[in-house]
Amino acid sequence: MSQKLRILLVEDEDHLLDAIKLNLELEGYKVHAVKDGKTALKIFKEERFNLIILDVMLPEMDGFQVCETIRLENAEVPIMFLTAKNTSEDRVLGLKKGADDYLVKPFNLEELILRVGILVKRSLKSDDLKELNSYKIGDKTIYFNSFELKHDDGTITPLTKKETMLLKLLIERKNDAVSREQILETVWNYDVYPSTRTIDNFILTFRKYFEPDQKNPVYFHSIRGVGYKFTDSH
Amino acid sequence: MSQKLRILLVEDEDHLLDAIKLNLELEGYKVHAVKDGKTALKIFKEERFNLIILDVMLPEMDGFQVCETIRLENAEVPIMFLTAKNTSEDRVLGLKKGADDYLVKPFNLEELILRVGILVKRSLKSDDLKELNSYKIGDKTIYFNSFELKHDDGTITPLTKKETMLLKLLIERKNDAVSREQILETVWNYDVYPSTRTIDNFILTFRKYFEPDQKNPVYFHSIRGVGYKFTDSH
DNA sequence: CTCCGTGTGACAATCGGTTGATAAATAGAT
DNA sequence: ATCTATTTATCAACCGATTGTCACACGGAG
Repeated sequence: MSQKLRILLVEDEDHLLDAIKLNLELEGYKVHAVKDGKTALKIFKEERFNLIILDVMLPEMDGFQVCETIRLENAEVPIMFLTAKNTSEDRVLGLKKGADDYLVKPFNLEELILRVGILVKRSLKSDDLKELNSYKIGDKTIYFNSFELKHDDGTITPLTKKETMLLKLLIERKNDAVSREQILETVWNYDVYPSTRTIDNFILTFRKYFEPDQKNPVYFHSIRGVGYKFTDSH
Repeated sequence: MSQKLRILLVEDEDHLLDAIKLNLELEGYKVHAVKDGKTALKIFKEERFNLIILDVMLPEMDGFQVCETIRLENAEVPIMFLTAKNTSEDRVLGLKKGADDYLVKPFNLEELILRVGILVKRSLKSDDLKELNSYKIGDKTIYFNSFELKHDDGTITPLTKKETMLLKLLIERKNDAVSREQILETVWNYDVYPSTRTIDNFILTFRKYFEPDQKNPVYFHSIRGVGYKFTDSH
């Protein structure tokens, strides 16, 4: 992996936090550890993670609330709960709130690591871009492998690398809103975060390519405060 | 859902097998139940499943072996173990063999159902996921991922980010009153607190969207002094 | 150096969300 | 029942952040 996988760890007991953090770091993860729910949400809004580990018992705002709030914005990121209570009602509640896994304290660190591995792997798989060679929008066809756009009259426009990647992302997530963060993450790869105006520019180009009426887009919709959505019936 | 989700259940205790099968079927899954590992592998080769549930203790060939064999040819399908032993070494072993989850007997059936739901979701295609991330109110359907509302005649209204979030929250807490404070905390994320009139406005638009008679709401009830409640039978 | 692909900054346009005023409804007090 | 206080319903107008658009700056590859 070219890039370290990122984990947000929320746990208020110092020694447990340290132990988990250390072990995950030894496994090669980049761990951002915080001690309460509000801070967790703040960090979550600013950065992206491959996994979130939440203690249920937290000062002020408990793990369930944090989970619920995160799920309102982001359905994707895997969430794992840690808790001392081993009642099944408690576990069920956690799972209902949108958790993907649940670990009861005291737990075996090796088990934690393994479960973390499973969850993270999952999020990677779905992030990967699938095999997709061409896609037809209106009377134009995109060829992802050769980076070009064929018009109905047979003429061909070359596409740049970033254009192609972004097109692929949006088309793969057809009919789903793709957030600006997801776009940056996928196309710009975590490290370089260009200004958000850059994305607009690409959308602008796409609209010029594909939209019959640029002012009333049919394919490339912007969703305020979220990102963009590509829509197509077929 | 376009197609029933398929589960392969391998369990040798009759009454447990029946109980699990029944409960999963009630949830709408198509369950293929077998009682030993060899049969399981045979069926697995012939058909495709969205999830495999394996008891560890099986006659002849144990669950670990079955899992290992399956993983040799198919890394994708989610596998869940059931076992009586609750030693962490045992759990770790299961996870190492390629399981995605692990449930210790005796377990709560609701927890099983929930975990099954989580695992199965992963094996789904985007079209089915779209169905999962939707909610039907009357003859209209909300799609949370695409931020849109589909009417019975097929026309589509776009939803804004906040509209979608608030709908999600109220629907999640279906039949429960959600206080204005909770709404503000969750949807407006602690930082900015607009006047409570803002919430009314959203409810107003929801009523316009969904209520046949706006003056006598069936779905979006206001609870004086508290907040709002979304009611729906299904 | 010169391209071409990208990123930036400025400005305009727009949309969503917020507010405040007013009407209507509700609950409690008399 | 009537009156009063408080909360909610409704609406139009406003404001500000986000997005659209474009011209230009930058910088690596050739």
